[in-house]
Amino acid sequence: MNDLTNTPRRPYHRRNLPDALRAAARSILDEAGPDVVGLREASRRVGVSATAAYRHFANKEDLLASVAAEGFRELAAAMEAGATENDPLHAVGLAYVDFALQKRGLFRLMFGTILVERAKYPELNAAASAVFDLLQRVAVGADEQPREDNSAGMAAWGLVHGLSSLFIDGLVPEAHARGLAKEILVHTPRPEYQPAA
Amino acid sequence: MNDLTNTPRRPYHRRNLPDALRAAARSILDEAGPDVVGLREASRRVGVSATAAYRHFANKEDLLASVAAEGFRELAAAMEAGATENDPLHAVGLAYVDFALQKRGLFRLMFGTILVERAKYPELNAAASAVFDLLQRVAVGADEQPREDNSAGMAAWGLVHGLSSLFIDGLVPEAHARGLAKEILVHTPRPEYQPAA
DNA sequence: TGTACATCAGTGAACGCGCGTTCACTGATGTAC
DNA sequence: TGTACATCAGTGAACGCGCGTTCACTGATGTAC
Repeated sequence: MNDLTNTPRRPYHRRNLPDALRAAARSILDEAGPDVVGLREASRRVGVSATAAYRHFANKEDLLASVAAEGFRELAAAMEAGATENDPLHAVGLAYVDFALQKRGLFRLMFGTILVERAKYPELNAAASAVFDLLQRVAVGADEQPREDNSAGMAAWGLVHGLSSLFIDGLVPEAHARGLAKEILVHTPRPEYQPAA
Repeated sequence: MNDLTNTPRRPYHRRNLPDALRAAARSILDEAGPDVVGLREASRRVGVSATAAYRHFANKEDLLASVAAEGFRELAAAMEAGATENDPLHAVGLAYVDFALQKRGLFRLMFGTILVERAKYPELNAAASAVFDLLQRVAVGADEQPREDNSAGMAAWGLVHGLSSLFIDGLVPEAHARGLAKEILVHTPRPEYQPAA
């Protein structure tokens, strides 16, 4: 009786099913947690049959790996924005913690055990390495020679990653999360600055 | 024909089924990961029917919470041992990382998302708090007044927890794990020592 | 010291559930002529 | 510009699986008398 008659409610062919499935997986991740995410639930949310995903992804892990890689790229972008500020280590670290707090489901997928065969997905490894490289660059300092060992970057990564994990996993009351992270990051000296003792 | 005839292979009553189930859950955790751990598989390993566990635990989460609490107590004990050494922050931190590397499945249960309703288990919260308190005490330093805010302890916790997580989740090659952790912990000054700049 | 009986600790069948994946299929699209 | 046909992107039924949990039960244990 109205124009809905001419509008197919469920077009047989989607415009971009892979993206829609990734987006659905992310919303599941944020709402229901890593245990619930999967092919059937994602397809259901998109409004597509349970097996449609197999036209675009080899299997469940393949979809999740692609979601995780997307997450690492977004994390790197958020950190990149902080890298040009006055106190870059502070800004970049806070960007990391904020990312975890805001996209906790995605963060858990990126770093957790849901993905078993991480090594099988080069795109994923590359995106994760980019995050570490950025941290390493900021932690060592732009003015200095890049050093052989990467303990400065690892210390920075460890700190921000640990704070993020403790916050989102509920070990620390979430109300304090951001303020505490900020305070700690401002007071954290670069390893080079440490006193001789 | 031999003495086996007189030895009941499957005694009807166990000596200590709760402990046996906890132990089984831990071995599953370490061998197969958090997704596999559960009442059925634990019962199977102990050699008991799938429902026997319900005589001792309210449900699956109840068993896992009790395993996690056990883990926190062991972690605190391992750290306690390091607290009396020359450089206590270093020793305690390394004990934390070593615990994670050696009992990774347990560590994941203690800190991860497997336990959804952590707040429901006071024993678990108490055991986890003890770990943080110890870290806070060591990070602030025995000679100083305990301070109002706990950012020094949180910084220490964040660092060791983040390093542990990155190692066991495979973001950093495991071969480097312990050496890197050691180097970072030795070079990490207490926040109080930081220069004015 | 022996016995009746309450209680405790296990059994095994059954339930409903949701999952990943396979299969043969059909509807939609694009391209060669 | 039209049409035949290959290819692509979906469908829906079905599979086997393992899980947590319930239920009515039985075997083992301990205690009051």
